[in-house]
Amino acid sequence: MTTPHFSGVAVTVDVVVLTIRDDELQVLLVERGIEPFRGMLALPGGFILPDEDAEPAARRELVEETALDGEGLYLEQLRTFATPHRDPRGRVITVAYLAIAPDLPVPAGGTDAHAARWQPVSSLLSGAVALAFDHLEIVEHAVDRARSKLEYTTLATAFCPAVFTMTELRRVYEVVWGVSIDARNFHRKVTNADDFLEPTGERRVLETGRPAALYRRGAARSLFPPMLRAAFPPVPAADPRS
Amino acid sequence: MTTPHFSGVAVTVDVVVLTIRDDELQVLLVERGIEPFRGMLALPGGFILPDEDAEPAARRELVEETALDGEGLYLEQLRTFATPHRDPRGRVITVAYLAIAPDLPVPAGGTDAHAARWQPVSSLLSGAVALAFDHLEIVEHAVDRARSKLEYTTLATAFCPAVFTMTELRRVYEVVWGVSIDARNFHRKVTNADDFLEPTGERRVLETGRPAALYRRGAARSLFPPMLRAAFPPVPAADPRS
DNA sequence: TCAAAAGTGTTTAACTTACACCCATGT
DNA sequence: ACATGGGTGTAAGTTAAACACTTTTGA
Repeated sequence: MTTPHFSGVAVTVDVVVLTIRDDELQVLLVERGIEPFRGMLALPGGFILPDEDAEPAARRELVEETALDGEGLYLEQLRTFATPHRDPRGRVITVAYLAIAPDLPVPAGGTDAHAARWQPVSSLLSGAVALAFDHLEIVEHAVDRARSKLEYTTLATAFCPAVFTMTELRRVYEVVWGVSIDARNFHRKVTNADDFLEPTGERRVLETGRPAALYRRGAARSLFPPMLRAAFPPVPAADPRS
Repeated sequence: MTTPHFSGVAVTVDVVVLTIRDDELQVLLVERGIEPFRGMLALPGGFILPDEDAEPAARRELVEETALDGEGLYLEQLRTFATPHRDPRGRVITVAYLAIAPDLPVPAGGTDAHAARWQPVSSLLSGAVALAFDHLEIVEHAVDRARSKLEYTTLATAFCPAVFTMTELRRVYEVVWGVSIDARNFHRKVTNADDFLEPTGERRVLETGRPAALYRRGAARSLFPPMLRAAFPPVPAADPRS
């Protein structure tokens, strides 16, 4: 008790990177090249270096394993998982991070990057795709956290590129929560919230329809009044016709 | 990269126990008996055992160091602090926990319990009382978390004993947020929220005034609609007269 | 009968919701 | 002209804030 127990414990970081692709919430995974769980999908992550803080370690592992740069990437600590036998190799404690990225095309192709790929979150929660270690539990925590923080913070903008339209922002809420939101009331609500959005003055011309105003993230980090999930109807099931 | 780095890192837990005493938010501290920071105040905590999960370790250290039993104690993981030189003895990473207790008289007297004592949070934030290691930063995070969670969860009941009055519950919000709340609207709001409170049917007779109805915690963990801090006026400065 | 604290009812203002309607562009 | 998506106005409904008032106790 008088001296630290430097007794056979290792500390890792694991990162849950969420994004929206193809109108779905997706998470960035890597294929494990070594035992244990060789060939299975896992969260990007690795050991903290002897003189490194946890957050820089998370950013470093992300670059090394997925070639996803921290450029404009939102990153926050999620929680630490320390269940005794969560890693068959021994006592390994992991500090999990939640990251949120705009829909950047990750070099999922032939580069190194341990075969990094985007995977729909729904395919993990349904059990259709299995994850190594306790990484499914970590993803569940990350998704819960993201869903909560959309309510009281301006986190939704982290899913958008530096400049985005009102509809892109609204789709973030709709996809992450699985709800449908009235575009007109949404517009009023977010433009009324102080410093949530900053108009660029520019407009984006789409294939069809009236050009949409473009916005940047504002300075606010908390959102008042909050956007409450419970106020929106769940999205209707996809129509099997057409 | 193929084998865990079991390289000289130690993992501890530290616990921020908050309570309300004398109409003030207070935190449970112990006096350090050994170097480093001998004689200074610190959070209760210690090393995780080789085959122990983090949360049981937090409960165990609390019992060992402060004789505060986990009986009815709310406990949740706060976050992990891994700044390289936060402990002068070497690489020590700590998993911090937030606990909330009703106003239990802790055996702060002659027992072992490393001279555990309650300390007003304000005396720490003002710098009047110093803490060992980075424990001030940990307390700040804990207080922020508690203040936030009062808004969207039923956490406030964790500050109250098993059976409590409406006024005791309201004082939790007022003290933790430093606001003043209309007793009548508060009453209506919390009794309307589903499963926040469960009436016992009993009443408590005070020294003066009409007896207050007694309540128990209900089953709900989230609070809807939320109780928003921003909606309440800050408490006026104490009146120097009288 | 008074003081003090608990609890109810009512008015008024603020906010949300739903939706009719208008705007700006490409084809 | 019309289809498509962007954006504004507004009326109805809902919620919350302020506070007068009643209830129940001890002194």
